[in-house]
Amino acid sequence: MSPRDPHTEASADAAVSAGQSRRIDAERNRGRIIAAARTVFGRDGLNASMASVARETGVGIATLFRHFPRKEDLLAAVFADRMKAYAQATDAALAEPDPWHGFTGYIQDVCAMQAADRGFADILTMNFPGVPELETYHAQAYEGFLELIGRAKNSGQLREDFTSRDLVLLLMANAGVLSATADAAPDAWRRLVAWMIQSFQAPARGPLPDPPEDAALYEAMRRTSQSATAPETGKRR
Amino acid sequence: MSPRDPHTEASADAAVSAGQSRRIDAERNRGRIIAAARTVFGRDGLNASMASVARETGVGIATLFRHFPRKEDLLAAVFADRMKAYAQATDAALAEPDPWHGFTGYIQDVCAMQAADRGFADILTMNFPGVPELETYHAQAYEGFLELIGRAKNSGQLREDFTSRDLVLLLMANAGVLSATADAAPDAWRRLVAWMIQSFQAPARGPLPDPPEDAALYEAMRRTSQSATAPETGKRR
DNA sequence: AGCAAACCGGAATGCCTTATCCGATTCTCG
DNA sequence: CGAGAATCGGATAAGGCATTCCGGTTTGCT
Repeated sequence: MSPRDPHTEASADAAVSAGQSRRIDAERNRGRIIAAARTVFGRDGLNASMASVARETGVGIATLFRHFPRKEDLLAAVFADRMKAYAQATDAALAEPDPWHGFTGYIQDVCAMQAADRGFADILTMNFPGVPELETYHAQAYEGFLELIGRAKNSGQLREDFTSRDLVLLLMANAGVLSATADAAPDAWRRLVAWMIQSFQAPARGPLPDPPEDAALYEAMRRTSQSATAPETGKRR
Repeated sequence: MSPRDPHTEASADAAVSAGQSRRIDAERNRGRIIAAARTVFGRDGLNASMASVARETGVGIATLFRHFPRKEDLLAAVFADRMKAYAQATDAALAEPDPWHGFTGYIQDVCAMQAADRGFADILTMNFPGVPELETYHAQAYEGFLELIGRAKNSGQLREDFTSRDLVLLLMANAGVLSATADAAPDAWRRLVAWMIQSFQAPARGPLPDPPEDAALYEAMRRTSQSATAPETGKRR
């Protein structure tokens, strides 16, 4: 089949998925694109245009779209390692001897990740049903966070009525503050997070409205991801 | 000058600014446009297109732009009365005998206004240097809120380190939650607000990072309003 | 009733977006 | 070192946006 690979088609495909059988210039460009996209999305958020990524990279539009046929694919490639770090942050938090310290440190770390990367701030409040890499890390982080919650509650320092959905709520709230303040007030988010963490601390100061259902939050995050890839289409009806 | 107004040019201008000397069909259309725009912006947020407002109203695009030359003008007309209600909410809160009740009730009311109108949620975290109506109400609400804060602190129920900038922070955070959850989890915002209010309550549970400077927050709100009227232009550099 | 000004709606402009096409270039292997 | 395939990049398509233009219609004064 292939002129320079006499093996089977399957082996060639395997090599491609491992990222090795491309021409070396193409491989180099792929890396440059991802690096540039990291810069652009981190600076301008998820709405940065594919054209601006191509310009930052120094390649043509077509090159960009050959490597990543849909914008979603580029996002997956760019944020896969950040999602990995996000998922692994629970491990570090679980290694912390004091459960409360682990819990609050984790929340601050995750929110700091949002602040450091405006694109990632949005990614965290979305689900990408078509992109297994991101989905997997999401699920992994969720598992770890559940354990963090359990330990912090058992130690008596976390309110009993705290749920994992409250983290999602905080991530959405933090994304709102970050996108509004941007670099005009780059540390404003720290104060929001501090207010929230102090409120999470036991004992409870009063009752709370019920948190949203898991299914409702998932639906909300799924919908959000729709409008992020397409320009502004859809609105409603 | 004018064929049907033999008076001076000045008197004609005064009549126009009072909204009376237009042709009656034009005046009727103006009212219908504002009503339709209220519906559309409330449902779809500030990014709803002028075309969708015209469609909802049942008039042509040109009619819409003759009445409101820039989108900003339509926004001012639509949200002027909501901003007025926002400014007057402090009066009701100050009438409350218990300072803490007045303070928390005000915060809940304002956040409920955001939840009831997705467009208004965004408006509250913006400044419109070119639109005096909105600016005025903003300033008025600010004055009233300062008094609410003072009373609540004097009663010993509000933390001493709470500042007016914390309300802005909460409004930004709430806007983030509302825009992410939308109608998939329409009550999620209530839980966020409850967490925050419980944290505002004295005594303080710990120190907080400094709030952002007033000037920085104003700059952030000013920048936000830029990108809201124009479609998506600008990004950066 | 007549008539001019004011008003109307749709088509058109210009800029943005994501995504594709195709002719020119560059790499790799024999 | 030469041929062919993979890759490149600018032009282009298709569609959304705010805003403008222009020919036809309505209104209200005389």
